[in-house]
Amino acid sequence: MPELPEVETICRQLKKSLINKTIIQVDAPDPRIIKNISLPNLRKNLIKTKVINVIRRGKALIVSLSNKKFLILHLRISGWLMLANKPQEFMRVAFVFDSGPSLQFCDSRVLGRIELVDDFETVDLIREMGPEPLEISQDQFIALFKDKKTKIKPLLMDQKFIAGIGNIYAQEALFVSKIHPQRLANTLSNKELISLYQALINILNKAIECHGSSADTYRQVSGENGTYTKHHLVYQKGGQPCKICKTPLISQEIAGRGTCFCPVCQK
DNA sequence: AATGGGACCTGCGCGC
DNA sequence: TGCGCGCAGGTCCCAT
Repeated sequence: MPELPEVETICRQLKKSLINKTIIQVDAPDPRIIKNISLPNLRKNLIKTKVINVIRRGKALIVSLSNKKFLILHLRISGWLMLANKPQEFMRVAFVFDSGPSLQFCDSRVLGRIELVDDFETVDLIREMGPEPLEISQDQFIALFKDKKTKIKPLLMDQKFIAGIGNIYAQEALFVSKIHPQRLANTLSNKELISLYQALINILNKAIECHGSSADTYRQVSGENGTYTKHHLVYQKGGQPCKICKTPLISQEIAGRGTCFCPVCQK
């Protein structure tokens, strides 16, 4: 799934390629992912505008444009972005520039979304987002958990609590910090929270270095896979032996999401 | 405040 | 070989 490291990878690659390019055409063989605006209106707004910058907030990409508007791209579950000349499989919408390859929004399940907004900071998705895990201190991280009585795993995946963490990195971080995914957040000791913070930071940074995890449809804008997948310790490994104690990992649904963990190491 | 369920979607793997 | 079924999950929305 495209989570913080995957979206960060895409963001860095788009920054390198798209800044100062002018959009000259918008193709939309499947415009269902365009959400708050009609296709003709989107075209009218985008054509002849220049890309000023590309930033990431949580799992969202924000493209700022010379007409003072912002394109918000969200890949959800099955979306990916490609820079290519020829239309790729599952291409839904493509932005064509005055030079270089097109930016193609591909999405097998059509759950991703494209929006055009005047001010990205007022969009609910962005405005309600919790802090960036790589931008807060250990103390700030610990303070977030005060009075939180919910299960730790869905809490980590709650974008309003902390931004950018999804099903892969929540499971990986809980394994590394030896915390059972069903633990209630307010029962975690300071020591455990420190361990969780360190695990998250290390895992997210390492995953960014690896250009993300290509567990499902995600790939880099070049089409290459992210290689963090081979560092996964628990994600989608139910039944396989724990890397630490060899006990078979448990696969269990928690808050409606598949979750793998070690019943011995994670307390 | 927290939890649960359904909807959105479709490719894919499975069992028969 | 072919078909039908159910799973995968990020976000949103509604109900309890």
